[in-house]
Amino acid sequence: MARAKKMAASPRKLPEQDRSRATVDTIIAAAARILVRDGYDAFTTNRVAEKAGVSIGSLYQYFPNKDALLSELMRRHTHAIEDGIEAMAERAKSAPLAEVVRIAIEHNVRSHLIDPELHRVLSEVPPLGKLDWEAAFTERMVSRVRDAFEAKRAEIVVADLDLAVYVVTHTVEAVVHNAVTERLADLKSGALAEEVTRMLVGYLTGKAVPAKRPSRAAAE
Amino acid sequence: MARAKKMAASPRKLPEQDRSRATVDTIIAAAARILVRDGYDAFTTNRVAEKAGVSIGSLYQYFPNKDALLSELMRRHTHAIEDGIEAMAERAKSAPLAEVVRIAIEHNVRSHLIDPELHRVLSEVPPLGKLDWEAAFTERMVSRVRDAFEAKRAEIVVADLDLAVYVVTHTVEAVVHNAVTERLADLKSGALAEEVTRMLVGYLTGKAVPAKRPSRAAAE
DNA sequence: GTGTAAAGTGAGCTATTACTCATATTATAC
DNA sequence: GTATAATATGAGTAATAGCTCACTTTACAC
Repeated sequence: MARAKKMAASPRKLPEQDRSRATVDTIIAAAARILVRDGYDAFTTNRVAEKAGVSIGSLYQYFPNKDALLSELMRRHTHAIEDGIEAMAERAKSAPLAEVVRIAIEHNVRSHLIDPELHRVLSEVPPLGKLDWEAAFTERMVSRVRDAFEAKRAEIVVADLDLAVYVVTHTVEAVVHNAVTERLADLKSGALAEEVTRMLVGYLTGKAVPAKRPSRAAAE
Repeated sequence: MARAKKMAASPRKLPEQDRSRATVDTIIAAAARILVRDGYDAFTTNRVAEKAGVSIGSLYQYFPNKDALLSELMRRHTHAIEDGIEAMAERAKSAPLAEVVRIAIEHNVRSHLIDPELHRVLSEVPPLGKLDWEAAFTERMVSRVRDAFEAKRAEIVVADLDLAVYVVTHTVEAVVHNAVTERLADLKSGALAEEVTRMLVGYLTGKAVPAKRPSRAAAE
């Protein structure tokens, strides 16, 4: 079903009273719960309505179709994540290269630690093919990283700057993304960020970056 | 709808005559075509049978259920990929660290260049949650990389060897995987492998690795 | 209180799915 | 040729999906 990917027409009806706003929130919360706990297969509109304790009719009063529900869920999660990203980007502007890389990683880590399970499920949800959604973050990161790299061009030895940006952004994304399920401790302690920063800075500058003391945890 | 993941009981009937073996091949081919061209949503048993030009009855004569069909498709693709992997692993045994890394990348690149679209779709197919299938390759790569790293322990400055293996394998997988759609030229020319090798070796050894001439393409 | 619109209900429609089975066709064995 | 097993067929079934709509209940305006 939902073969022809109808896109999220705006809500059939905008909730006006507190009661209905609460209903919408309940529905969204139920949707998230089902996705996280039971996976996309179990994510049916009937089930969501049931779990939310409202009738399917109510659900379709605020969401024109299933995709719209998913969309709104993503929109809210995205919003939560991108909160504060501007400040970070600003901070990166006047920072040395190593710090730029560290900030990019830090931002990525933060993204993944806000409701990590939901984040993971959303990134694997079929209707958007994984391409549209997580790619949106990466894309934004890419352009910011590119700007930062151009400002520090002199320190970077990699000939093809686009390639450098590509390697850095995808490395960060993959390493962090998988760490949520495979190396959570290293993620939280900052050890992973430490390693990856060292690796990437070394790659970019062409100079060896001394490993910090392997002893106590790094910043953050 | 295939919620409770019944696993691939062996084919209901083993094809004995040439005619039926051809039927099976046709079905598998149609399955692959549909997956690649229309995505998993369109991958229904009825459609596969239709595209293959056989009746659904015939399909269910050789595949006990939908998952079994998918399984067999994966099995065949996997087989094509892992062909020759042993030789590579052997080659890595007596090679220097840089060469080990390069071989790991090379293997990964090869995996992704055999029917790349199919590879990508299979890695995103819902029933296996992406965890089971591609993870199988990565896992095998992980253990081989780990062995190789242990043999070269002296050259590696990273304190936590597991962490090093984790970073290297996931970096390789992500960078190569995405390059299929984003940087195919660099993938095929070897430029990407070049960059990533330099980065990873630098990371592992803690020493700067001079970039090769940015001019003509690298090995292979 | 009364009118009106917002909010909420849920049986049921339509479409589609994975899968079955009684039957027909083709090939091999002798 | 005839028997027997292999192969192929496709209308039909049960389940479940997304979604509708005629209707009831609740809240606000005056």
